[in-house]
Amino acid sequence: MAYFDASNPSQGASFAHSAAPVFSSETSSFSAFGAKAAQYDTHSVVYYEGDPSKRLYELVKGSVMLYKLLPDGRRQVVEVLRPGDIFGLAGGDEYDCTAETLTEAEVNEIDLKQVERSNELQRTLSTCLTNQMRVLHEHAVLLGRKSAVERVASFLMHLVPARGGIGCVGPDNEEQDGFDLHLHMTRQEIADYLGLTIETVSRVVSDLKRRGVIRVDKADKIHLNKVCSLCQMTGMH
Amino acid sequence: MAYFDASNPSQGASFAHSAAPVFSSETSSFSAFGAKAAQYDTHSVVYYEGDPSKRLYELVKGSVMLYKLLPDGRRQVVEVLRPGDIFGLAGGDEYDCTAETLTEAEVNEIDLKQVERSNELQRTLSTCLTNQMRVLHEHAVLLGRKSAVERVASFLMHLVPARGGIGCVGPDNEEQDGFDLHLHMTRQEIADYLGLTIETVSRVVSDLKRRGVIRVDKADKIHLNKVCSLCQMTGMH
DNA sequence: CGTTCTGTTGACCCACTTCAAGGGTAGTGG
DNA sequence: CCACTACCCTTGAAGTGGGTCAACAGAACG
Repeated sequence: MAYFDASNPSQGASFAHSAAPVFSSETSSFSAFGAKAAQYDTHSVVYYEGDPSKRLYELVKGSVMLYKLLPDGRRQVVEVLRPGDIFGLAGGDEYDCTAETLTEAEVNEIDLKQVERSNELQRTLSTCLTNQMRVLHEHAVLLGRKSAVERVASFLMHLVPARGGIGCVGPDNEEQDGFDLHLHMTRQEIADYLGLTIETVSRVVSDLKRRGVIRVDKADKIHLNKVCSLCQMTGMH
Repeated sequence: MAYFDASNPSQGASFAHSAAPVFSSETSSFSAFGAKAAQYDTHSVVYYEGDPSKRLYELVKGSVMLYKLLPDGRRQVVEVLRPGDIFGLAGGDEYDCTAETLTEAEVNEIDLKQVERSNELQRTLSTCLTNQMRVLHEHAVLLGRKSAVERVASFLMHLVPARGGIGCVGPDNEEQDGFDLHLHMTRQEIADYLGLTIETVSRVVSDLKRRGVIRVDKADKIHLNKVCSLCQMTGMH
């Protein structure tokens, strides 16, 4: 079950090497507050669950996941972040999750004390947290109530902009409702995000392929042949 | 599977009757901002998923759950709120969940426009949201990675104050580590919170009883015989 | 051209769901 | 006070979706 027998998360999974970030100078909603911009390599850890929380982070470019580990090594990826998302808030003095990059990533880092002071930051914070909450609510439905196929379909649909949501406009063009997407995640990471095993994810993907819903160019390069029919499989229609 | 075949959430489950709230005049962190205090009966709906979001709510007394429904009637309870928690933030113009009381409840209601203006409210908001996020993260682990026994054990442990967390102090008294608790939830509600069926919840509870870990006085009145041994069953030790 | 890592596929198994029946308990009304 | 009803909960028997175990295929890399 456990894909590695980690007993001490801080010593870390072999797939995640803590790279020393390289600082750059991009702009964002943090930059006016003396935030430092930092670059991270793929699969490097920004912080570990249990580390003392000192900084707040804003993802500027790339992709970051937050995950928690159970003592026996079971892992749950609780969030997959996109540019604009904020992470590192714990509500205590320790981070409640490990933050690890999925791609090369650019991150703005700001001292928590700075955040305390600024009204403007508090404001962006609460809107940002509200959005993340809504995503977490929907993910709870996925984890608690959806079948394996529905989970994978929902996962793929989330990667298609402006489709599958409440205000879904339908296909631009009836006859060619396709979409290309790049996953940036291994099967293991997808499985840990969807509450499944790597084998089940692989099987579902193969099944979708067999049924002509998707085309798999490379393991992480997938073409959706018909977005609408995939959307029908999410359990939400 | 579906315990009722709701197709339109707004027309509503038979177990939830929208009661007109009775207003009172309690105090809270909202009261300085012209918030109205309202009383709700047990199992009454504060708002439905999809309703236009106009107000923000603060739970003062009692218990409220937030849930989402899939079109075929599957339900996932995404949060169980306690006094002090804030709800009603959607990050859009519609509520993303239905809010329903589990007990008689007292709620402070405040206009969203008010919240926009006040820096102080924004501040309490972001700390409150941060705490709820941490709870949601942990619940994602439960839904995605824990067995039925671990889920029920975790659920019960969350109802024991100051135990089972990171800073768990252990039993006050080695030899009598018991605790009485009142659930305020039906088996169906617990099942929908834990991502299980009502039968599985019932079976697990019976099993814990048989093993002498708990004593069931009434369906919703449970005595934990040994908190520590229950804690060992949460998957987190 | 081996080595290593990731992904795929098959066979089997089991934890949980589904289906079905029955028991408890609270509320209601005669 | 008891019968009737309506939930809610429990328990059993059977079915199944996804997990586990194991073998292998493909790509990446030195």
